[in-house]
Amino acid sequence: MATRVVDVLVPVALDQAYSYRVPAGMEVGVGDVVAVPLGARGETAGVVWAENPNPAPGLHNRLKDIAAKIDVPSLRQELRTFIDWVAGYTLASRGMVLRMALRMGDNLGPARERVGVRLVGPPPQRMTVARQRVLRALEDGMVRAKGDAAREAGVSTGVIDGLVDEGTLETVVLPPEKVARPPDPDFRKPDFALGQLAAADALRTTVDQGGYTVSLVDGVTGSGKTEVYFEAVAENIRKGRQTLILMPEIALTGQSLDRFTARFGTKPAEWHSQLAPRLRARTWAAVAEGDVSVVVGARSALFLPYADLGLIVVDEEHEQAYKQEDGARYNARDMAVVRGSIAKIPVVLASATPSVESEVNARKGRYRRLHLPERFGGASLPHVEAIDLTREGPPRGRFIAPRLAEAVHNTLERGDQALLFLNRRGFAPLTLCRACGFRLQCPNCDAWLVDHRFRKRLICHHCGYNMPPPDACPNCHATESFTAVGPGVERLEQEAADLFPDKRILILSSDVVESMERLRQELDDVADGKFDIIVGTQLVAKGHHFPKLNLVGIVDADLGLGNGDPRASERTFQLLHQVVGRAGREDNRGVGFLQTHQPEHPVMKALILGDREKFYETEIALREASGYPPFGRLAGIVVSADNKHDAEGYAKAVAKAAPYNETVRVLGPAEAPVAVVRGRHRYRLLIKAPREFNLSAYLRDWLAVAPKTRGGIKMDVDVDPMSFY
DNA sequence: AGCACGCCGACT
DNA sequence: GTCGGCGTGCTC
Repeated sequence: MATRVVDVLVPVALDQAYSYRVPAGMEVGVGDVVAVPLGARGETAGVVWAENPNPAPGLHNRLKDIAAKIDVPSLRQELRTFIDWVAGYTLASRGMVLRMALRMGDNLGPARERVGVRLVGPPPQRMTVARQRVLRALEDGMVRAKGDAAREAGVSTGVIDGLVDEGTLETVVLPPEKVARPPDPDFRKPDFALGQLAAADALRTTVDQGGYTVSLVDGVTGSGKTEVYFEAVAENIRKGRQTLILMPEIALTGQSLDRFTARFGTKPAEWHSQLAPRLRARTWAAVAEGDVSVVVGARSALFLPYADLGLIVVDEEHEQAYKQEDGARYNARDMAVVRGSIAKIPVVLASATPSVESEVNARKGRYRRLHLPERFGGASLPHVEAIDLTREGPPRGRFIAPRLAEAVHNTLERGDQALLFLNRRGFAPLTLCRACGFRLQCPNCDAWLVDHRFRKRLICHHCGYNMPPPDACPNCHATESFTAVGPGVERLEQEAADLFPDKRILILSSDVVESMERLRQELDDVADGKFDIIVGTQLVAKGHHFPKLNLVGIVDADLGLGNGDPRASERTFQLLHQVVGRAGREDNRGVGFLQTHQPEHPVMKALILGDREKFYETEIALREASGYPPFGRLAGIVVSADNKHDAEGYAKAVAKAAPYNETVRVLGPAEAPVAVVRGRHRYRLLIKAPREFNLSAYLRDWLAVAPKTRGGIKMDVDVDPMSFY
């Protein structure tokens, strides 16, 4: 009888599944996780991808046996199809996409036993104070985990071990700790206003009926978006199916988990990059076993092996953070829709400022829009005014215009809080020598060094290079000649302190944050009114609710516009809308100021008039006219090498190999906007194609005939790029 | 992605 | 004379 052969996909950078013999007596099927020998690395966990009834003849003498079947639930058809689809679309190898689904660390397999202790025997021969405390803590005779017992008694686990040896305590094997308790869909039902009720009902029905649909829950900050989509989650819990709630990574540190707990009575399972390896493994297994009902996670949670996924929610769907830029490049929001379609389940996208893509899909009826018009509790969006920096700007070297300073003053007088927003970390983006004009630059990148006075370093934001501020100019050796050009939040804080010397000011920026706990504490302090002025980067844009905050000043509204990025307007609008929306959520006193050089810009006009629709109309018309997404498709190719000549030469050779197609335009190669990063010279190609065009297939054909990379040349392909630097 | 194999500079 | 740098190529 011929040996059975199966194709096994391994989580390495390979697009092909490799064939292995199934040893006699081993029972494996498609989707099973198996250990297979792979080259020099030895046994590797892979997944049986297909039966292979007639393996290529030349392969026969190379075929190896599957080493073992690994005892975890097999990957379901739905996930395997999804992995193939993502690889095909993004041009990442299937192995690397599989790797994301197998990201459970090395702790694959059953959870380690937990040891519990219980008081059983007589007191120990030698009694000590510590032992006394343990006996007292355990006198009820109940079983406690060893660590818990030590903590309750205020002793180290060594004392517990000693008492076990004495026979005073007995060890008990505890069942593995649950990753998450089952949430209660009816724990605390919300009070909905009329507009919310309709949307909540619609979502409940959608989930109840099941099947693939996409709903766009569209409502401004404070309109109760979260509570509304929680009703979809509740319905899915009632059906006994699993839910994935995707969030941008940073949002997972905010109040969102607390809101889940308030609604469902227990914390959800979490999935993000910070998860401890052990917990990561346990969560992976629990998700696969169906022991977890709801996962709240960052984009990588999309690749978990759900036992029975019934609903995907993508919160803040417009967030750029959903685009993974390193390794496999994918947009988790788009791939969530794909997984929903493959799994035949509802997908819910939520945003106050939907992406132009989703907005167009809703307008064309491809997505169902559920609009939440009112702010919860009737509060309206703040009044927004422009401060025209060409006419009423601040004095030289200052960044807060007189009118904004006055408004801040009045707000503080009333006992309210003010937020000064500047999306730029550090003290100043550029430091130059007054004597000779020399600019402090990163030695590895085509970028200036950013002055971070708080950390007393000059830092490159591209590669992380940093150095102490030099005593003298490296060029002309002048001393005391450096001058800071332009503002960062640290400089803004200094100016605020000068203007309001007796006020309590908090600076919130990712590089000033000491720890997540500290950040949470500071955000709570702001909410409690312990600060008057908050100076912050986009860290303050999300999550937290500050009741006393009634004024938001955008110090440089133009930052991020006009850098040749086709999504610059959209992103600026979304960010500023979100930040301005932080003002006056409790009562109607909120006001926002936009310091801008271009008050007539469509983004500014839309914010000032509070006319979101107007913004989308203008932006959609622009995209349509220029064939940009979602009316056309884009891909980017970045070629990099350790010298400019190689990068340029190879990029030109790649461009030359592009298959002819009259509907496709290949732009470039051109030197990338940031021409050197980490010492690597970069050239970019941009590919534009019609909306219905199969861009992935075109790129695959192209790369197959393009010259092979060699000698330190790297090529990165990015389908649907979000960043263009 | 790893890991080994292979060919050119500073050390016992 | 070797140890070791990382460029290139392979993994059923």
